[in-house]
Formats: sequence, structure tokens, C-alpha cells
Amino acid sequence: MTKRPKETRRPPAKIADVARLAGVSVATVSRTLARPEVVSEETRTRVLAAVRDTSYTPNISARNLRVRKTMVVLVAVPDIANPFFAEILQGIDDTLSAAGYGLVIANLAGPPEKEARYVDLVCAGQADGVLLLCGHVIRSRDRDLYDAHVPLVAACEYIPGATFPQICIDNVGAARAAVRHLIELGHTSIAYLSGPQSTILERQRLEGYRKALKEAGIAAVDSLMMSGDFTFRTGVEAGRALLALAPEVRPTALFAANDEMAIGLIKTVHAGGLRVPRDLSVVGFDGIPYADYCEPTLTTIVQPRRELGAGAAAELIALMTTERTAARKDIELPAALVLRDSTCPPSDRGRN
Amino acid sequence: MTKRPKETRRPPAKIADVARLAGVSVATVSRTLARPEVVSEETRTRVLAAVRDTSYTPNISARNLRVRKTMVVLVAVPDIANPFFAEILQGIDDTLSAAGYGLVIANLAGPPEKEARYVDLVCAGQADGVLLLCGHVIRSRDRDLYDAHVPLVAACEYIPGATFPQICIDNVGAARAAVRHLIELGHTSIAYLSGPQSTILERQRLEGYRKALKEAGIAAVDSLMMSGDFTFRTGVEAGRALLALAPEVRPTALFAANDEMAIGLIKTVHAGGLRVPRDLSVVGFDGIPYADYCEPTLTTIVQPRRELGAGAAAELIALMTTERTAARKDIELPAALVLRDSTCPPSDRGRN
DNA sequence: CAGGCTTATGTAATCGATTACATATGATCG
DNA sequence: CGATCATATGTAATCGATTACATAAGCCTG
Repeated sequence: MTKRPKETRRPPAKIADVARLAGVSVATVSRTLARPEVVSEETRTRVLAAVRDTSYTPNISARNLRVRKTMVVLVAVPDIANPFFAEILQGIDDTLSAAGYGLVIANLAGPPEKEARYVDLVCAGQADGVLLLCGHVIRSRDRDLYDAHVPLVAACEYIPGATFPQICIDNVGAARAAVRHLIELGHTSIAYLSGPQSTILERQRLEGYRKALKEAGIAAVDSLMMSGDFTFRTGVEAGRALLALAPEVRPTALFAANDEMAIGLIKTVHAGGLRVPRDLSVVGFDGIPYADYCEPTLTTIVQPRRELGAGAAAELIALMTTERTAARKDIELPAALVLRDSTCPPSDRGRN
Repeated sequence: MTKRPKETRRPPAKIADVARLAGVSVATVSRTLARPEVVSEETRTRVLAAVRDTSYTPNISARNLRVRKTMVVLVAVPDIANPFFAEILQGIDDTLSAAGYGLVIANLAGPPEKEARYVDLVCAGQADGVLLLCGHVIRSRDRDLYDAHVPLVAACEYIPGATFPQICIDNVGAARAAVRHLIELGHTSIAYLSGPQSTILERQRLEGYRKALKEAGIAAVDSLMMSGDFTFRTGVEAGRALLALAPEVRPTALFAANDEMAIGLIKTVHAGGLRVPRDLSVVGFDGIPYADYCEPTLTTIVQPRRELGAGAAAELIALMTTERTAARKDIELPAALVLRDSTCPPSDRGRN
């Protein structure tokens, strides 16, 4: 019951307060902050002092209302808990928040009815731009994000027909490099663990796999194609399937379309008595931090995650700030095959 | 050079458009949307039809300006890439965005100069509330977040002197349960791998460790105390230190203050020839998804991450919407010790 | 049936910034 | 020296919603 010391939550200073204190008009204060070079040296210092004394910060809602901006961008993420996207988000957040934008994260892993809400939000003009981290079209009952005619940039997943800028790695080339690495080690029986069939990402990684095999004159074998959906769980399932195979038809290597599945698979085949890489070499894709923590550490394609995020954000800012929708410009970032402990030459080579 | 079909990016409808179409005043439209019961049945249907026809959505900036709200909350998270926090964030995001709030994520793992920007943001009244996911005080040169007199809720880390609501698990009790589990298995030489010494979290988990030992009449041994900072890397370092110990003084069990360190440690001692749990039982803390993926799977304290996030968000919403700052209310959520493959009775028992 | 009361709606002030336009001052020049 | 122009500043409209207050219509009651 002690009476508190009045809790003076004084409302923040507004531009009029600053103007009064500096003895100028509100217009001058606004100009001083927006374009310092147009006010005289003397008033400028006076105004800036007043700004400091009142610890004035412009009210964002008022400004946004006036200039018809929201300073918000929507980021559509397939799954925020996925470490791969978490790091891309960091790159996005660094760049966007440095430029004063806030971000609304549309986590597509959440309840699907939220998806419509995000579409509405953007279509209602409550966001200045959209960053897509996946190829899949986001829509509500009757309209999709493109209806909003809002600047848009896509990252990670290349969308062939797109009319907006995209930034991603060369998925086909990277997948090809991964498989070629296995081939160069001497493997000829190389399985493939796919991602969700519907994604473009998946089709490209599959294409890279096929290309590498073809170049080496190795025939693709249907029984070596396993399908997953980028989750640890499907990696485990694929591992079980692999263990169920008779040793003589079992592949000596496997390329997984992402790291999480690769790690699930390795854990499972280990438990089943296969040794990685001795009995099975595994290459993953993405380069999540955990690929360097697991046992054995995972040879994988490392995507420049922060750079992907930062680059996409920079592109979007450019689009949002220049009047004319700049010519569509795609950016391709380099990905690197990082060799670790999950790959080695096939051990049965000598035996055969 | 094909001429596009005029790109009619018609500006979104405003309230006046709806009013005109429905043949009423703007006040009536606003009331229909805010408090439908005060307008007559007939006008209500007419207005709602007009809203639909124009696909009207209120301009948020205008509304926020008028009602002096921002509908933004700041979430301070130690590290957004840490999977533990990623899941808490999901809980927060679900609850907050369902209530119409946007969230600005202050990633404290980023460049420290950004920290001041977040303080300024809140102090300038650009956020309606703050959610703290860590105990450490966030401040700029001269002021901290508390100066802003903005509703505040803390989660995860209990802050003893706090005047705001908090929601977290019983860290002391959970740590004690973890260590007691090891004791019940028969271990008497139990090491402790700490988190960053400055955090309250750490002191509480250490206290739980000490309590459990004391209850069992086991003396705490200084040489069994190792210090880390919640990262995988320090787990690895602790693992090396453990390997360097002479076998006869080496502990048979270890309690790590979080999962990432536990996993790093296990990986390292494995590589050094120790088997987990055979030669060393390990218990972690947090229950990140990876604790169930690693090899061996990790016995750990599982925190209700989504619930922690959702609960904190709900508390904050309550604080932000009721005028009077409700009486401080702490919530304690249950944590569970989940037994997996990283713990077993000490194998040297028989030998000694 | 006048006065009071309820219910439904309209009028206009307001939130806090930005900025087009107007104005004032002083410099420049033929 | 008066016209012209550049520079610096002020005045007031504007962004789009919310809401206090005013008004009008209908109903009740003594």
C-alpha cells in the first residue's frame, strides 16, 4: 500500500514541443531532421539542441500516415524453427532493421488459417514489401500476394517464371558438385534422398544428382531413389529402408537434399550397425550449424545463409525506395562443398 | 518493351469511401466496425456490405496515431539462432499475432550498438510492451528499458527483485531433479558444466546441483566444476578437459546447464574414447529438438517452450490492455526430466 | 401534450508528423 | 535603384482513422 512516487510517465515530446523550445516553426524542425542542409547553420544547431533536450523522436505512426508508408515488410518463412531459416532471418533482420524497417514473420509452419491473414495484411497495404523464403504461393480464399502489387523479392528457392528479383545459390550445380564428390571418391552406387516433391528446390537438386551421374556414365537406379520432406523424421525412415536392403544391393553412398534428413538417416543406420562413412558415405545440403556438431561431422553443401538473407533484404529495400520497379535482377550466390567426416572411398572396393 | 496493362495499383479504400457507398457518415462506419451493437440492424448490414464491396481494411497507422498505440511489442532474445529460443518465439508469435500485434525482435547476439537502438525505440514510445527472454538489463548509454514505463514481462530467466510479471520453470528444482536422477542411478562423482556465471539462470541451476548433492550426502568437489557459456564450443572444451583427467579422478556422470554444451561434450569425449553413457552419463537442460536426434539421445530437462512463450505473451497482452498495471503475477510452468540414452548406472561400480 | 429519456446518427476536433505554397530577407545586377 | 533571384522560414492543408459532443427522432409518462 505504499504510495508510489507519482509515476510520471510523461508523454514523449512531439515536434511542436521542440519547435517551441527552439523558437522556430514545426516545419523547420522537420526540415532540420530530414534535410539538414536546407536550414541555416545557426537554426540547425539550435533545433538539434532542442531535440536533444526534449529527447525527441518522431512518432512513427504519424509519419507513416503522412508519407503513406508502413515501414513493415512481411517475411514468409516455411518454418521458423528450422535452423537453416533462422540464420537467413538473421541476415534479413540485420539489414532491414538497420534501415528502419520492422518485420512481420509469417511462419508457414503455423496454423494454415494464418496464411490468409498475412495475405489480407499485405493486400490492405499494411506492408511495404514482401520477402519470400519459399516458392510456394501464399494465398487466401480468393487472392494471393501478387494481387497486392507490392515490391517482392524471393530468396533460397528459384522460381522460374517469376517477375520479381530472386537471390539464391545454383542448386543444380551445387547438387551436382556434391554427387561428383562421391563419384570422385570411387562410389558408383549412390542413393538420393529427396525433399518434398512439389518444390522447385527439390527438382533442381534432383537434376544436379542426375547430371552428375550421367556425366560419369552411371545409370540412375530407381530403387536408390528415396523420398523425404526435409524433416529429421523422414531421414530416419529412409535410414530404415536402407537397412532393410540386402547388403549386395545397398548403395555405398547417399546424397540427401538437406542436412536434417542426412543426420536422421546417419543416426538410424548407425544404430542398425552400418558405419558412416566406412559402409555408407553421406553428403547433405544447406550447411546448418549442426552439420558440424553431429557424429560424424557431415560433408555438405554450405549455403551462405546470412548473405542470402542480407542480399534479399538489400534488393527489397532498393525496390521499395526507388519509384520505378527496377528491372528484374537475379543474384546467384556461391555455395561451397565442405568436406568433413561423413564421406570416404567405398570400403568394398577392394573386396569386390 | 511490351506495354503493361496499366498496372492499376488502386489505393486501398478508406473509411470515407465506405461511408459514401453505404450512405452514412464515417463515424457510423467506424462504430459499426468497433461496436456493432450500437448501430441499427439495418445500417449495420448496409455498412458491412459496403466494407466487403470495397474490401476495406482500416489504415493501421491512422488508427494507431489516433488511439496512441503502436501495436508493436519488442521481444529481447539472447540469440535467435538458438533453437531453444526459436521455439519460445513461436509460442510468442502465435499468441501475439493472433491479437493483432507485430513483434520487433531484438536479437542480442547481434552487434551491441543495436541494443541502444532498441532502448531508444521503446523509450520513444514506439512499442506498447516488452518481452524479455533474459535477465540481463538492456540499456543504452544513459537509460535502460525500465525508464520507458512500458508494460514488461519476463520469461525463462527468473529475476529476483523484479516488479513485473515473470513466467518460467523452477530452475532450482529441475536441476536438482536432474542430478538426483544421476544419484539414484548410483553415481557419486558427478561433474557440473555451468552456463555463463553472470546469469541468474546459471546460479539457480548450480544451486539445484548443490542441493541434490547435499541431500545425498555427497561432497561437492571443486575439480568437478567446469565452466561454459551455453555454446557447443565450450561443451567441446569441457570434454577435452574431462579427457585430460586421470581415469581414477574422472567423474562417472555430468550435469550440463544446457543441451548444446552437453552435446558438444559428448561428441568430444566420444572421439576421445569414452563411451556415453557407459563411461560417462550426461544430463542436459532445455530439451531442444536436437537432444532427441543426437547420438546417444540426451537425457534432459524438457522445458515447455511454446507454453512459456505463449504464456508470457498472454500476460503481456493483459498488462497492455487493462489500464491499471495489474498486480505482479508470477507463473511457474512444469518442466520434465525426460530419460533417454545418455544416462545409465556407473559401470565401474562392480569393478571398484 | 410538454418535457424527459433513449436510441441512432452526424459534425468536427484530434492524433503528430510532412510538405506545398506563401512570404520575408538580403544579395546581385544592368 | 528597382527588378530578379536565392535562401530561409512560416502557415496551413493533409494523411485516415476515432470519438466527444451535438442533434434528431421516437417513445413514454404524468
